[in-house]
Amino acid sequence: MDVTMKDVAKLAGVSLSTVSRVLNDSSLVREETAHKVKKAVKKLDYQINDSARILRTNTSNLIGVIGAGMERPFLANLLKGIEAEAREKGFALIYGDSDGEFEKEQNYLNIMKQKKIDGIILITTNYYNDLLNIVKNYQIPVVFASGYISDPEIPCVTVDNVAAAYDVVDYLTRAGHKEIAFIKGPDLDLLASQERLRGVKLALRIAQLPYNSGRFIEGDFTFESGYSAAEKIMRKFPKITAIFAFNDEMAVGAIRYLKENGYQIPDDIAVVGFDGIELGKYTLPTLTTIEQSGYQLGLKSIELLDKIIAEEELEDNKVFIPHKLVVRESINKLSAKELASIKNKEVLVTNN
Amino acid sequence: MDVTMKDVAKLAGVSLSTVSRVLNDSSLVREETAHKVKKAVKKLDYQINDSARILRTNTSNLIGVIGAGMERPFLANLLKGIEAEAREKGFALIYGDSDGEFEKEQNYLNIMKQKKIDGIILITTNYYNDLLNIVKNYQIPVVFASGYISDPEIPCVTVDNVAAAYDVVDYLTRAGHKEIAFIKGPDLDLLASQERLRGVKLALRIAQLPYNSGRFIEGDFTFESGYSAAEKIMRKFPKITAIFAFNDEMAVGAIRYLKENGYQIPDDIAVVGFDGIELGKYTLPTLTTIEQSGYQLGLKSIELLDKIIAEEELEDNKVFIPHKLVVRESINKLSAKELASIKNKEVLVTNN
DNA sequence: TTGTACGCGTTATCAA
DNA sequence: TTGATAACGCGTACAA
Repeated sequence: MDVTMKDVAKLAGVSLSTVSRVLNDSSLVREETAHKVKKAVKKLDYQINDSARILRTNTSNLIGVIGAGMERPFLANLLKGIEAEAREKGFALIYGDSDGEFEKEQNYLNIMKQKKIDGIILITTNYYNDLLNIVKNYQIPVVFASGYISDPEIPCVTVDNVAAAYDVVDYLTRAGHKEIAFIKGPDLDLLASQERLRGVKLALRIAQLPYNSGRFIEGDFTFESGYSAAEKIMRKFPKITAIFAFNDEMAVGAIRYLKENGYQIPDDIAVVGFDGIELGKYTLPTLTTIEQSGYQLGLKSIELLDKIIAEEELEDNKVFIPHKLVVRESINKLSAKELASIKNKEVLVTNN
Repeated sequence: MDVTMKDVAKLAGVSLSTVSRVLNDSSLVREETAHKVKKAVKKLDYQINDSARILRTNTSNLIGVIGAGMERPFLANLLKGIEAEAREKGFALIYGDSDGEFEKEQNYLNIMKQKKIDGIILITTNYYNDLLNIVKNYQIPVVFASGYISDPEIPCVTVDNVAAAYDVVDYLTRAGHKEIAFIKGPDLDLLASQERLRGVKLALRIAQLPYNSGRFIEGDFTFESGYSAAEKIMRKFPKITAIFAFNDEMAVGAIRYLKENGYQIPDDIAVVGFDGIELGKYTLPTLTTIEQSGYQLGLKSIELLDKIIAEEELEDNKVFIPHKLVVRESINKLSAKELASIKNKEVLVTNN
């Protein structure tokens, strides 16, 4: 059996309660006594039994994370940010992948509830409405970290997908592109994808370009799907001059297809991605994209969740992380003059 | 307060122990009684209190994972494999990132011990010797999943890095490359990197080529480090005809540098990576690499750990996952004849 | 086949 | 400033 507080108490010659007080930094204990106890703790290499403490206090310092497709670079960084900030705030992480299946999500939700998690971060989104009901019912503090949730009660952290997608199309149209095709996400999937779609539509309307649903090819955020989407696009719409993929991996897949088939990028076809993953700086051509930080997203999610757990007053339960359009080699730059007309929107232009 | 067994017992009109028996599928309970209890459980939406159960049974169905750099594609897939198989086997995951720092590793080890994890998977390796001592001392079942641990007591799952690296250099030398440079991992880092180094040395010796430590440039597994390593290499060793990077990201970074500076790949410089991440199929040229499955690695790790936890007899506590040399566009292929001479080593040659 | 009673290791309450 | 004792919710030996 492991060392318990009892052993520590005996060795230090004090009572259980005193040991407990020392361990919890209670002020009502004489320094001398505290010292004795600490010595005993060290000597026995005592480790607290978390289960007993949780049983008694009903708080676990555990945060649950349910995600899907977390192997994607952007989301892997999100997880990293979550982990780092959670550790910082004294939480441990219990992590489950739902594969985007509602049943698995429910399942993990149950497991996590049984473990008395203090809060939960949801990165999976397919069935977020159903999920929300369960979570609300469970009364566990929750933060969504993969899109804007309109329900005013639900806290979420996200990039402004609508604005970001708008920026992309705005830039492209100002650069003279009139025939643009899009590689979107699975219809059932990420909220983010739907929001990006909204941003695109908005920008098209403002540029007085027609909206043609046929030009939105569905991908699943993988390289492979970007590759085959590009193939479909070029076959169906040979007059296309630009492709906007809703994430960087699909954009890279599309670039591979285009170059393989003799298209010059950006001169024949301009390509834009979304997310700003590291890879985009090392492709040839380098990738124009919307840069957002997954790490930041994770960090902010924990920050928000922590406040909710601590029942602090929130300024706002909808948090946006910054994004920038980073213009690299995969599209032609706007001239300084053209650029000036949108300068106010803080579009970053760089070769980096 | 949450629903407890007491509430269930009351509603079902039975005793606490009966409820417990039903929940644990004990056979000593009449079907009729069990049915009543199950109905009550469902009606109250009863969830077991895990802390209480762990406190009582001292087993948590929790597996700890301590890793570093898990945002890298290969390791992200490893984590995915771990998660999937752990769920399959009824374990939940508690995950911590050590950033490769010993202090954080210790810290997580303590936290996990307090949570009474049933076993632990270590993917971080810098200080594995020190870690091993702690883990041994803690008496927690452990599996290493990032390299071969020579200590016969320590179970590990890994690709055969020595053989894989050997295969790469063997192929290159047979293809006529005599001037090869290498981008290795940080000296302090991954065991895997050190093992790959051994494989390289072995192959050089057998090919009767000189070993020149200056030709091993240190990277840190990022695109960026591959890029700058390639720059150093071409500056210092202009006669180089091949570069072998110890992971795919560095290889892609190197390719970017080379193409940016007018080198033809593979004709001027051949490039080989390691890991077989998805991206390698979509670069231009596509990347020759050692393909190993991070997902498999994770899966096998949990499989092994599960057996250890269940105290099953092990066939072997050192498990190797398969690897293949996948020859793509970034190097020139061997002729059929040349190939035949190494056919016995099951080198896969493909364009895929 | 079911119920009673105790203990797991901690924290909280109360009294000293 | 400290100690005794009762809970927290569950599993299990034992009795019925």
